[in-house]
Amino acid sequence: MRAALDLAREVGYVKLSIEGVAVRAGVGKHTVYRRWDSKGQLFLDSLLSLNGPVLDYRDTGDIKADLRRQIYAAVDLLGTPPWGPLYQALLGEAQHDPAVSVSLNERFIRPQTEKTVARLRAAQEQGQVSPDFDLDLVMSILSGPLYFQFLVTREPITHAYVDRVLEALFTGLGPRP
Amino acid sequence: MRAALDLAREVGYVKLSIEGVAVRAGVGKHTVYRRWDSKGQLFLDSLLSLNGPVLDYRDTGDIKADLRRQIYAAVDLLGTPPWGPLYQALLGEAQHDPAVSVSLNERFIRPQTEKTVARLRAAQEQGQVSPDFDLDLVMSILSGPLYFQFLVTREPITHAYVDRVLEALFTGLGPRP
DNA sequence: AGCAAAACGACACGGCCCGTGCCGTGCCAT
DNA sequence: ATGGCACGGCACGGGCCGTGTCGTTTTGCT
Repeated sequence: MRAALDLAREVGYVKLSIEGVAVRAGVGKHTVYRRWDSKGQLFLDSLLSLNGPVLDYRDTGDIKADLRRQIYAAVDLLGTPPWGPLYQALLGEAQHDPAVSVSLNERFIRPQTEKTVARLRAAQEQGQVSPDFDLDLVMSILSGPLYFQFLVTREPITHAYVDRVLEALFTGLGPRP
Repeated sequence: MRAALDLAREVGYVKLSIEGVAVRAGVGKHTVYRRWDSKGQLFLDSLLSLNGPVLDYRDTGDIKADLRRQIYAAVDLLGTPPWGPLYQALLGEAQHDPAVSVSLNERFIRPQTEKTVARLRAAQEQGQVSPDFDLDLVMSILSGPLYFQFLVTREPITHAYVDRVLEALFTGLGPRP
């Protein structure tokens, strides 16, 4: 996995090959194939083996501040080479390989979502969030624009952008009374 | 391009090869390489050559209804085989090939965004949308959750989901007064 | 301590596709 | 009539895939 990450950083995910990983690791190809059945799975495991411990949400009592803090951390991580491009490549691979997509969801996306929803639920119970909102939906509206910018438009994600998403979500779009 | 689309539907984008396209089209490989420098570019042109005419927004005076109508159409198109998987493959390729990403943005994403923003601007001038909102941001908050669901969680996108996103966006998350 | 099974590194193989040469042909504009 | 040019066809070296076969090392069990 270390060889895979090193090579991915050096030549990019596209040119990453299982053969290359085996050579770099000083290992037979069989040994790689015995554990992973595709380059995508190998890369997924390699990436998730780092930054693995999902950051816990603080609960300072201010849901907006806590969300902002957490999203800042994620955005900063993606802005720190080489994590942005590597995570992007992983999501790209997930579009082609359903097995990678499923694993990524189960092992990373879903746990992250659940942590966020848990924090939101606490806020909801404190009255900071309207009780009739589906918190999974709120999660999507938070993550969605960031992923959209990250994967589709590819503009850099700034703290200011995060602030504006949060602001819009908590304010609503309709005309101010 | 027709050969590329046919093959993509038959064997999937991953197994699509320029060589295969050339054979299917009854054409020399050079003839393909003369026009496209990568499988991704070829596929992009092939896909965009269909469904090309961007649907125009209606302006019935009700911004929420118009948005809903438009998003329904897009979601329904993605739900009609084989467009969903093909568009997904294109977005996956865009994660690996910057040239594809740039072309996709310039030729599809940006025009779509501009149409939506134009419609939103009209609504803003009519007082249906708060004047201090950045309309590009609104666009992101609309598209983001849908793309997130489409690319990341891969759950089917229902009309009900669209409604909930719209509702949340226009209502705001905070406690009801 | 001893032994069998499993995993290992190394090497070789056929197969697919890449991207690029090099033919000879037919069409077109000069 | 002639030159240029895009074409279809074919062949090539090269990279990587996934698998098979060696002989060796490590592991787990008794």
